[in-house]
Amino acid sequence: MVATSMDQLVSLCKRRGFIFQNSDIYGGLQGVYDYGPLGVELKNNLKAAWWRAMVYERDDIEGLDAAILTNQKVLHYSGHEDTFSDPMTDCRKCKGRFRADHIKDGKCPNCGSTDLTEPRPFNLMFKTAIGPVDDGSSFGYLRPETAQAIFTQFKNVVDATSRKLPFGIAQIGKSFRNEITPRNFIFRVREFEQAELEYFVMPGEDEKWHEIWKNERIKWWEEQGLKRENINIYTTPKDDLAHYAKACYDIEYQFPHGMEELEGIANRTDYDLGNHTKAQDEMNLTSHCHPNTDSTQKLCIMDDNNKWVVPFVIEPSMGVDRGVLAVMTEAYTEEDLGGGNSRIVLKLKKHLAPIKVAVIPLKKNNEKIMAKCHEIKQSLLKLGIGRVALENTGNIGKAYRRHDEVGTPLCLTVDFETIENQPESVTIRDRDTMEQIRVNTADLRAYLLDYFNK
RNA sequence: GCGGGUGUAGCUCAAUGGUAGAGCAGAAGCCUUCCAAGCUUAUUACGGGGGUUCGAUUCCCCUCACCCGCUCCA
Repeated sequence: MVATSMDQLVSLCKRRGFIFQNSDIYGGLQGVYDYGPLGVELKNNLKAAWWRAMVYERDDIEGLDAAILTNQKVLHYSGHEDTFSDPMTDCRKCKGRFRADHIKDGKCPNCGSTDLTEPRPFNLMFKTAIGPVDDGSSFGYLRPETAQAIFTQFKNVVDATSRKLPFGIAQIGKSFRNEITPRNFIFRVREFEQAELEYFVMPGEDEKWHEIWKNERIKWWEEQGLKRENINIYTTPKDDLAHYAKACYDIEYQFPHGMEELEGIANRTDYDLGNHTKAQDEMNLTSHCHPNTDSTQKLCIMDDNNKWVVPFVIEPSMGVDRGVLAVMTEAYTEEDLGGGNSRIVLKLKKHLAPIKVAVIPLKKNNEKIMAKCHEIKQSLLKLGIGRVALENTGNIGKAYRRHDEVGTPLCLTVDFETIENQPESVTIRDRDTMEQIRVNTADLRAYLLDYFNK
């Protein structure tokens, strides 16, 4: 049984230290969450898996870590200042809310009433004063997506790396959107993390690469543990596309609250580089771009025929927090063990598990066993597999259940045989099967390295 | 932001216009204990602010957060 309610997950997340509400002791802050000791491990592991797949296991993608604070001009020329603030109008009769530009003839699209409020702007970008004087004359934005810095740094990256098309730039980082209604735990929040790839291709090859990346990304999500039957590919209708996109696939996942977007894979064409480049007239742009009088760089690259070209871009963009929610949803399992016993198991893929190994004493008031536990744990800390915990709850069954619940793949137990018999050995219990094997402590490090690197 | 609902220990849930109670979890301890055993001990709560009242966790107002709808697209 997969997690059916968001409440189960929220409860587990708080109880075991995955995710807390931000500013909790002061009543919280709407749409903002903090990752606790186990949550930070899980999220880091997910990001590392993405970076590995994008940057380390390919030879056509460079990394970038750009700033969050962004020059107003970037978001001006990107089109966000115009399109990321939607004037909204309320209908006093049916209580509906609509984008002001969707209202025709001053009538409510829902009930036809003319009793409407004045349009109010809802700017989705956070503005902040920069410099010592807050008089409104000097401000920047917190970036609403990580993508823009990839476009504005495009030429610098090309010059520094001598890249040819096709190639990509990958980035993981925080983005901020002043959402009207944050909702559904960490699904829609105001501060969130994105992992975005901008993959630059020759114009004309964009549709081919759009398909390739769609399939790559589905494969990757399956490697993170999501079952294909819980994933849906949604093709955005033309009239519903974001301002920058020519076509878009959404990878949707069956979250507790419904089938919703986990990652968007957009064909952004030459819209972004075209908007940010200088000398737009020379660029043969296919997109309808805003005239740019401020940019200082030509954002183009030399093709095989020594001609300058503005590449098209394919953008797989995932919500990291949504990814955490998805893998937890998928992993959450309640198992009936018979005899009125049940357990909660977080069946995370081992590379995502926050704690890799728990070292457990069969009996915690036995000095020899405890000393051996500490010794073994200490010897594993620098193995490079991740977190190794000493669990001395005192009851072996409880210790196993605790670690089932947070997804620890292996529990390593020191028992009386360990301290009395030679060669010295411990038991290793598998989270999913609950089966145990006995391993000599001399072979332990090799065994674990092999297990976690497989 | 609008409409509706909710807010009591870490979690689940009680009771009450007059000093808040349980189960589970967590902490310390006992026990040769491999899948939530038992016992002992200590600890922990009325989201925040203002009112009405002799007295408010309970009634009223404001605020904050969460849940459901409108909206949102990482």
